[in-house]
Amino acid sequence: MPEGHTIHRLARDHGEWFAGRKVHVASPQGRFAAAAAQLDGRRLVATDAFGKHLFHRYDDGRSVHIHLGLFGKVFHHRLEPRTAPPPPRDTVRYRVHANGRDGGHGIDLVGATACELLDEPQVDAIVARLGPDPIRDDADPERAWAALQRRSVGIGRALMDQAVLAGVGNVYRAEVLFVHGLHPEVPAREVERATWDAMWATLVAWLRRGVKERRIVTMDPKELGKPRSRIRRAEATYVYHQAACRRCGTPVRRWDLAGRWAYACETCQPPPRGSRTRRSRR
DNA sequence: GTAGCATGGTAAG
DNA sequence: TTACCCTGCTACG
Repeated sequence: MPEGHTIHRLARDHGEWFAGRKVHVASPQGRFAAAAAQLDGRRLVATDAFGKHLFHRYDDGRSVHIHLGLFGKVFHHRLEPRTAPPPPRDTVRYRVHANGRDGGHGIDLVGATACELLDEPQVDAIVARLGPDPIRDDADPERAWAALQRRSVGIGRALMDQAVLAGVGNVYRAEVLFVHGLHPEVPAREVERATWDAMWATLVAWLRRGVKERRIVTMDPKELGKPRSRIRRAEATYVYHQAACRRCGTPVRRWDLAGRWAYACETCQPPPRGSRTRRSRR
């Protein structure tokens, strides 16, 4: 499930399995077949992630650009030494595998919004329109702050705007706003600098941990009274997908915010004066 | 078996 | 703001 942590995890895994190796590339589903034919047998040089965008860089200087969208998935299969990969399901748009004496790995990309072969300027253009990515060491939080000042929308929308910062999705948005006591409708420009700095720090910590743990856990284990490893998915968040605030018990309000569900505990996150939160449903 | 949902994003109006 | 793209999985009968 793709927020930034998922994509960085894929980049890391794929780098480990394929970087520096000649790979087999195919497109059983067909839509990426022409590109796959050009890449098959080439060396995959490196993998990289910016926000929710994943890149496989090949030795001809071009890159496969992948964006999972809402329901893209990457399946992984381990390969016994010198065996062929299993037959793919017919929806696999991009298959990569590499095998040898010591065995290997294969991946199947399915349902992605974007899977395209790009040259370097095209890759640069995509990266250039993204805000800083809290997972990356080279991220400049100052750029995110500056972008925030130029937004005339609520902080809830601004956080999902990948040009402000890259990698945050609906879960991290709901949760980081909760933890910092901010209602999604608070104007982005009215968020205090100190609050924003603290939010950035939270996101850096959460996203990086998400890469490691391969899942989103925003609930503090101490607050839950059990070790992090035993936290189940349903209890990993404070307000996201929750009926009631896991801190104070107030019913969680859920409403449509630009086509996505927003979640808030309006006790812990007081709505700004005059905000008109549409009535929550279900 | 199948409706409904999902952690996104873009282009058109 | 709306329409549309992409598919797997779960919760129900």
